Amino acid sequence: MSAAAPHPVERLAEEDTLSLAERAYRRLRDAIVQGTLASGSRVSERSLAQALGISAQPVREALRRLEQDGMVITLPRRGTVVAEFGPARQAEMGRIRAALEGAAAALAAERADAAALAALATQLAAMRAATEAGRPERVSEANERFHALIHAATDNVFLIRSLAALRAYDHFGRVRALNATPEELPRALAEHAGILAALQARDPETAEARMRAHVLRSLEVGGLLPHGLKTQGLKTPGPKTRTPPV
Amino acid sequence: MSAAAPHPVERLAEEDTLSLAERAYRRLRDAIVQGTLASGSRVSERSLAQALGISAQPVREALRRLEQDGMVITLPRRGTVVAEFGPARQAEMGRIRAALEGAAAALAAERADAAALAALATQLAAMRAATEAGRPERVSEANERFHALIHAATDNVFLIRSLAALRAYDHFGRVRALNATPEELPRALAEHAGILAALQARDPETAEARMRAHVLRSLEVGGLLPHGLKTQGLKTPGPKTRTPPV
DNA sequence: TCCTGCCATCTGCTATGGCAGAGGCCATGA
DNA sequence: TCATGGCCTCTGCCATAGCAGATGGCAGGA
Repeated sequence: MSAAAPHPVERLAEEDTLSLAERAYRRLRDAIVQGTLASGSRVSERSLAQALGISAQPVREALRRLEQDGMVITLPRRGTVVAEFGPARQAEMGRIRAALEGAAAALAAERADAAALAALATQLAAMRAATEAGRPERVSEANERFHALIHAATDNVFLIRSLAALRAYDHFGRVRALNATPEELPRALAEHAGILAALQARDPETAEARMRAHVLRSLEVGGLLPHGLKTQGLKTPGPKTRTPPV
Repeated sequence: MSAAAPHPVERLAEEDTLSLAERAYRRLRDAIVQGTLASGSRVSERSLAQALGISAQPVREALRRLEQDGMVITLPRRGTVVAEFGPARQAEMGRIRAALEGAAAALAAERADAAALAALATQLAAMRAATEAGRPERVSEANERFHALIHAATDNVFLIRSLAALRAYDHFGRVRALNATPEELPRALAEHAGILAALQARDPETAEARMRAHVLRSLEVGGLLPHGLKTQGLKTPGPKTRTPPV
């Protein structure tokens, strides 16, 4: 169970100051999304506690959070098992994430302050540089940070926590999507630019529509959604609302 | 702290079989939304445990869930405080809920089976009967059940749990909205009928759009959103009123 | 008066132990 | 052979106790 933490943004917080429960949560979550803990595996508080070298109490707390995330299912007095984790599940979590990311973008468009917008611009520049340099892994990092900054700009704990959990689901799917085709990197970059422009323009509707379309399209590229699915439920950026360069 | 449970659907599960942590969670949540536990109140595991007559462990578990819901804020080793809970917060939670309810409706349109659709039709009939009889409280109950059935039809634990938490936020706001004007009851009924029709037609897009509009409009009636079109015309309350807790 | 360092006390956090429900196993009996 | 009931072990759940970080008050010294 030596799962390499796949979340660069969370790595910023030094491991030592985190509670045992938080560390157990991340390790278990990463193990699940990586497949180290296969679907259907029975996990008990005591066995995990022994494996992790800690007490059963923080393990229990971690399992409760994972249950809220839908990653494990626990039947009272009977046991806890890892939930099924196929592509279908990931696809549906991705669609939920698209809805929530859209809501986050709308809120961010209303209340992001100058500092937040500046930080977003910084990450966008980093993403552009990494794209031109042909460094997908750096693009991925900047991508995660860009979205995390938008979440933080909403100043809404529920959104931040929910989206963190949802993004954990297909983190590797996004990495795979960015490496799918050569034109994927510049396209993702352009979409980010369009989103930031909507945020700067204080346009919640456009920000939400663009963010939602961006997430859904990246899901398609990652192979989690059939191509050409309905993104037209929302108004997609038409020729009029074309994303201006930068 | 004798908070009357405002959630009729959750009342169905008998109190005795529930875990102490679950009961503590519901009691605290209801106390917060009712205002019995005012925003800014300091709540500690030990004091709440003594007040509830149980150990500190289940209380801690309840507080962790409330923290995920954004209802309390806990600073490590320092304390736990009830989060601010003004109309602005409720409005933003309502908008998030609109997005998630829309996603739930879309999923339900794809995978609701005949039994689920029949149950929805039953609740719709009950809502119609209660509307014609002029019984707002019964309309409210049928309303909650209708939405809960859609959530259940998604078969997605994350959605079900998240929406349960979000709906707790403005439960009383919805009750107030239903009693706002005489024409509100039949309008909500008509909207529900339209949503069910979209579900029966297996039309995710329409279901999502109608559900989203339905939630947003009910928020407006409840006074949580300014009247107007959708998310349009939202007055930005200024950049990020960050209030450092305590 | 102001600063400084100690200490009592609060908090969340973790470890440990035990309780009760839920199956599984196996001897017993028909 | 098959049903049955007692036991045994597993599980999640809860209570208790103690630890460590954070805070505030207060005495003592400049």
